[in-house]
Parts: sequence; C-alpha cells; structure tokens
Amino acid sequence: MKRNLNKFDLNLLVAFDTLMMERGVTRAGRALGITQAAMSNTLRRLREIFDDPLFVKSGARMEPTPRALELAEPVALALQKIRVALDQERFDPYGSKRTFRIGMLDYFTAMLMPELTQLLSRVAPGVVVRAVDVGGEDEISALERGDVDIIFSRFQWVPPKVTLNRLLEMEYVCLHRKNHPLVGDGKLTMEALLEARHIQYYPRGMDNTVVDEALAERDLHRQIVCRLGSFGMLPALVAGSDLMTCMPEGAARVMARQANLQVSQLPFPTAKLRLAIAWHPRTERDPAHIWFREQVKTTIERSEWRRQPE
DNA sequence: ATTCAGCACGGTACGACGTA
DNA sequence: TACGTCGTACCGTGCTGAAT
Repeated sequence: MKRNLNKFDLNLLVAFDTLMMERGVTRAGRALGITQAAMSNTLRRLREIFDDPLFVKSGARMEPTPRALELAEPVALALQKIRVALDQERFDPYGSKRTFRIGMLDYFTAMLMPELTQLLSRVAPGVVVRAVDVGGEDEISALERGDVDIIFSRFQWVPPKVTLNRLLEMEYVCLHRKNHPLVGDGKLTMEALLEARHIQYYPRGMDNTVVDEALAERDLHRQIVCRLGSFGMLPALVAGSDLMTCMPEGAARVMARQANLQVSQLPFPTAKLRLAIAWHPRTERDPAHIWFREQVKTTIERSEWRRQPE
C-alpha cells in the first residue's frame, strides 16, 4: 500500500515508537508530554491509518500486534536516522577541512573510496579521507589507540567497548579474464575451478581464505601458484594470464569493471563475508564522527557493487 | 483506555490592493 | 494585465478536561 507522505503526519511515527517502548497509552503520553486522552486519540489515528489495532490490552500493558512488531524496526531505524541528521547541525561539513581516517584492507579501499570521495566532493569538498591499511587484531587496537576514526571490515569478534554496525553480507566469487579457456558459456564448473591455477589473496590477519576452507571441507584443494598480501597487482595478473582468484563479490565487481575481467559464481556454497563498520564509544556522540559514519553508511548502501549486474 | 464537547491553532481559499 | 502580498473567513486537526 502506497502512502502520500504529504498527507501522513510523521509525528505519528514518534508516537508509535514511544508506544512500542512504553507499552501503555498513559506512559507513552507522559513520555511525549501530552495527556493520556491525546495519546489515546493518536493511537486511534494510527489504528485507522494502518487498519490494525496495533496495540491490544493484555493485563496492565498494551501489547503490540504482529503488524506493530513488523513496523517497529523500520520505524525505529528511520527515527534514529532523523535524530542523527538533526544532531549534525553543529558540524559544518561544507566548510570543514577535517581529515577522517578509515581503517580497512586495500580491497575494501577499492570498493569504498571511489564512491565515498565522489559523495564528499559534493557535500564536503574540504574533507580528506585517509585509508589506513590495518588487518586482523590490529584493527581494534588501532581504533582504541585513536589511529583511525572507524574501521570498515569483517569482524569475528569485537570487545564490548567497541560499537559495531553490521551493514551487509557478501558472497565469494571467482574472478578471471574474459574468454577464459576453462569457463565455457559463462558458467564455472567445479572441475574447471580445480583444474585452473589460482592466485590466493591473503590480507594481513586472514591466514586462510573462506573459499579454501569450504573446499577443504570437501577434501578438495585448488592449485595455488601465487600468494599476494596486497591487492594492487591482482587485476593486472588476472587480466594478463589464465590465473583465477577468489574474493568477495563487491571487490570482484569493482576489479572486473576496472580491468575488464569476468566474475563467475562459485560452483559450491561458502560462508558469506559479513561486513560492518566499528567505532570507539568516545566518538559515539561527536557530531563530526556521526556525520562521517552516515556518509560511509550511505555510500555502502547506495554503492554500485551492491547492485546486481544487468 | 475510550469517548465526547469545547477550544486553539494552522492551513487553505478568496478577495482587495499595490507594483512592474 | 499579471503577479505578489496581505487580511479575513472557514475548516480540519489535535489538544484538554470530564464522563464513562
């Protein structure tokens, strides 16, 4: 059902969110600084709009209906974004000359930086972003030392004092040159994958790749003839040979576009790469940091490499 | 918690007026 | 004549207090 936002009173979402938290009309009204009667009327309007009771009496409390539970998270997230946006008025991005440091592996840099810098050139032309290559356990200590402002990475574990915001999951894929002799009609078979010679990319802090772990579970191994600790030479090596490499889909799409390569789905399932950003609580309420985290999140949410290829 | 009556406030429509 | 601004009347919305 489509709603016209012009006709929708967005204050109702604040009331809904408060009802979810307080589980009572009187308590929610008190929290919002209105009388219980006004709150009851607000609930009536919410019920009309969503065509659902939303909250039903259960003992002394008003419990949410399934429809209310369905709405709760998206409404809370939207309100959180608005609150963050309103907090930003104390930081002037357009006039700022600040440098923000992101700790991330080099292939995340390739994924994030083109679109992030493009976004910043419009909204904060004086802001500088510095990519700091950190890996594995170093990531958290770099954050704690204040060497970086945020980390964009996969995290197996973070200490409780670090705030983590999971953003996306990504499949692993295989990257190779176009018209590769082992890849017929654009589909990569297990036989071809095992017959091919591979470059293994192993950034700092990642001893074994997810793909090799998934193969090992099947008692299989790919032929690794070259191991690289950095991302820089990968596109040229893959483009100029019959070597294949496996990596997260987002990075593979960026590389494929840059070096005119081909991305193929793996012929077996692997664990997904779970990407998140993390920051230290001391920067939690800092308007400049809040603003910068939003820019990073927005870039990731809108990024080209998250969209399905045509 | 719900409903109702009364009240305040803001938005909209419309006419009068001034200006280019 | 067209356009913008201002004042006024009307209406819808949301509030409070009281009754249920």
